[in-house]
Amino acid sequence: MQEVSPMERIWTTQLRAHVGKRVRLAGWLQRLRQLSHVSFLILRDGKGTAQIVIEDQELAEQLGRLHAESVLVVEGLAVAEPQAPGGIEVRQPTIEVLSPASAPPPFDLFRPRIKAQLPTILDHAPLALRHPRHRAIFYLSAVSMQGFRSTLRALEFVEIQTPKLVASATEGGANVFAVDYFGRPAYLAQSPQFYKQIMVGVFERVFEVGPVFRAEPHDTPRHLNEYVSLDVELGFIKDHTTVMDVLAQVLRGMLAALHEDAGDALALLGVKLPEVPEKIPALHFAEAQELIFKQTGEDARGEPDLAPQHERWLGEWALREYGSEFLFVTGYPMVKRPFYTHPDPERPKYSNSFDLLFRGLELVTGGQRLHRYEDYLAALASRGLSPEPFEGYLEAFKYGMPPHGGFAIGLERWVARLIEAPNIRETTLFPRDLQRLTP
RNA sequence: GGGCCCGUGGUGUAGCGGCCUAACAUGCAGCCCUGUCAAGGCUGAGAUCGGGGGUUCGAAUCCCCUCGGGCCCGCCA
Repeated sequence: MQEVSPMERIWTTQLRAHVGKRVRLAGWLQRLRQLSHVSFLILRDGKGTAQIVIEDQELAEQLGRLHAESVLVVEGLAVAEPQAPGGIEVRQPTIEVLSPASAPPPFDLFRPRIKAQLPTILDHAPLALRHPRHRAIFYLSAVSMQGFRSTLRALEFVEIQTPKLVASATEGGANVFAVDYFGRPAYLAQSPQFYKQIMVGVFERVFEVGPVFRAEPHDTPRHLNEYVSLDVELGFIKDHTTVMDVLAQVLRGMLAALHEDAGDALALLGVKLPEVPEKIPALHFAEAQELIFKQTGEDARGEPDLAPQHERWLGEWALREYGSEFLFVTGYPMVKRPFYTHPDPERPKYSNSFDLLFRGLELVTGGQRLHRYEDYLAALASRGLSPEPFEGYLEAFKYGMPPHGGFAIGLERWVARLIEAPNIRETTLFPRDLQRLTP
């Protein structure tokens, strides 16, 4: 092991373009397979892996003393070799140890899957995330966000960032994290809802990618206390159906980005992407309840919301009837929706809102909002809420707001349903839940 | 918040009253093997069975408490 000369470092994924040349790679010692006269070192960098052939006995012994995950710089000759994984390997290497690992990893990163239970994996997230499979999951998140942004930019939406420290609990009060703000009470924002609506008065079309915080003590495989919300809000809409059309376009854009930029990650995870149909099937809430009653005999009519098993059933139904993995449920009862929700002018007990079910799970909530100042005052009053804490928000409506609406996609849920992960924590880098605040 | 279940070497599991001075796989250490690719072979170290109390001649195995974790439901993205 010696100093290697300065030379531009390439990614392992670029090896093919350098066959016949000397190259410089850098990364982590994923695995060393020692045979009697030759050893194979699998080097992993931020994108892929490369096989390094060690024929120097002394070098092999030195490498053998390193723990897995030690950081190396390798310089050697890129050679096309049919026997090598991927058809290319690096020979005659000189190797510099940039940073030796100080202990063996608690689980094997060189296997196709980490063989440990989810809590163990989460406890060791800084290490587990290095595994190519786990890394691929978060690459899907990254490309999904990129597709979200590029689609909306193309539709002339403007990206905003709104405060996460807020003075009042946004959606009615319950389940927010309280923090001490210079001796005054403040809260972690449970949604950018108010600010994105306000910003419709500025840009007409806005979106935000950011964290939201929910202090709900739920303990399920599909809930987190902090998650990433992909928020959209737009003005001059006809009603919630305009918003649904934008959502369908956004989903198509996200999927297109995944097709285009995440092929390797999708292949590694064995994911088959869904298709957004020309027209996503839509069912009114009341019709959905009738359908469930008629076909399953379970009578949930009169319930203000759908139970998870009914959402799953509706998901299967949409796949059967329409070949669609997406299903809109529209017109949720006003009683279940926040005060800013716009009622259905024809049936005021129901709202101009929707949920989008993806593979049987609620992925998106959205709808039309109230836009007249007087309607807000009345909505707050009818719920026994005082307008004072909402003053800044209400100012937007006092000075004229167009009919508008929007939606929010849960990023971790989106990826979880894409890869069909049984637990949302698998698609969250460092999950925050009832028990988990570290790492 | 309600219900159900689990806690055994680093990791994943088996054992569920005496044959357990705890087994298997993998990792780890050492030796061997000219091409591996979840490499292979041999040898070895490593857990007093989450913690505490109890029942019993005898407990990883049964009971109680406690701590930690999982699933379902509620609620939501």
